[in-house]
Amino acid sequence: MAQRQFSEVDAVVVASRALLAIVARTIAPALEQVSLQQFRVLVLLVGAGPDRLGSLAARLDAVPSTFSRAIDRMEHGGWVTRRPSPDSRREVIVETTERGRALVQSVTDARRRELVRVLEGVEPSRRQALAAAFEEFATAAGEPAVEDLLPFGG
Amino acid sequence: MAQRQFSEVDAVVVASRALLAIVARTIAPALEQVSLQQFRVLVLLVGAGPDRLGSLAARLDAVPSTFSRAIDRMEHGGWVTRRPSPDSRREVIVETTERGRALVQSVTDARRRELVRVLEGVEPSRRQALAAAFEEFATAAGEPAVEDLLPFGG
DNA sequence: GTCTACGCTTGCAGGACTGCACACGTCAGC
DNA sequence: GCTGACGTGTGCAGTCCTGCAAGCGTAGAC
Repeated sequence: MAQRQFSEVDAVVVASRALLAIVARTIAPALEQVSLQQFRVLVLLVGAGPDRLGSLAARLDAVPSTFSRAIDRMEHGGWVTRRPSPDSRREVIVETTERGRALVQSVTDARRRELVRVLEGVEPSRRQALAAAFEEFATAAGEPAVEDLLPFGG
Repeated sequence: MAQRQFSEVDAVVVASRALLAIVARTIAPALEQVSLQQFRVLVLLVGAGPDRLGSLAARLDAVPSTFSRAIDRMEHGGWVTRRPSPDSRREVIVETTERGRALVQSVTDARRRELVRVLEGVEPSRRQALAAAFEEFATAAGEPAVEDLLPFGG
């Protein structure tokens, strides 16, 4: 069977579980402040900069009317702001506040700290080989679309 | 800085993004049938077998009253069933239906297929080394608690 | 046998998200 | 300038989730 040729997949599955746990643990504190959907919006905005409301909605696979109200809530919470577009008076640009940026950054930082902690548990002489292997894997997997990462908030 | 000692962490960060994308893509179809919270329940039940309603609620960090109604919805959807406990007549055991099990399995299978596909893109002579590196990482990260994996449905 | 604690369910209340239909102002083609 | 399409916001309706309070039957201690 094809499966038999790739017994290596087991190791990847186990490692992916470990990584997923780290991702989950590090995002948990942020989810006490915003919902997962709201965090997704922040990830998108921090990663790609301000964007039109409708365009954001499309990238998040949401209906504009739904999304407009989601932005209402986020604006009210101080995570994002609306401002008129310089291009067209009917467009609205959404951008993160400093607070929103800080929240995403805190998750990124925590994730990085956790990974450093794990690498500290790896024999120093092996770290280089380990990094090389992860790089190869990432290359083979290809660059993930930002949208692919969104369900879980990147 | 401590960061400097672990430039290897960058490779892991990139790889973790790739893995996260795979996890997200493969869970997406299931989320068209059940909510993320409901999927979490199924993951727990499939992974650890039937359990008391209150015990499940505690593991999912939910209030029993809330959870009882969540089970109502899942039972109505045919994903789980309730049955009386043999130990105590006031306890209720929740277990997955075949349908629930199949849903979780379909996600697991899809994830595995995706990983196989990625490994096919890795040079065959390097697969062994890659698996070894992933194993070392997983060992250093430690066995994740099932609960850690739940936010994203394991 | 009584009395308390436990396990689950239901009533109540509210927030977040979903989509559909519709209204309003704006832009662009004619 | 008129007209139709576009971008956004609002009304309405519904699901899922949240917690707190109260009720009911059961189990276990006394």
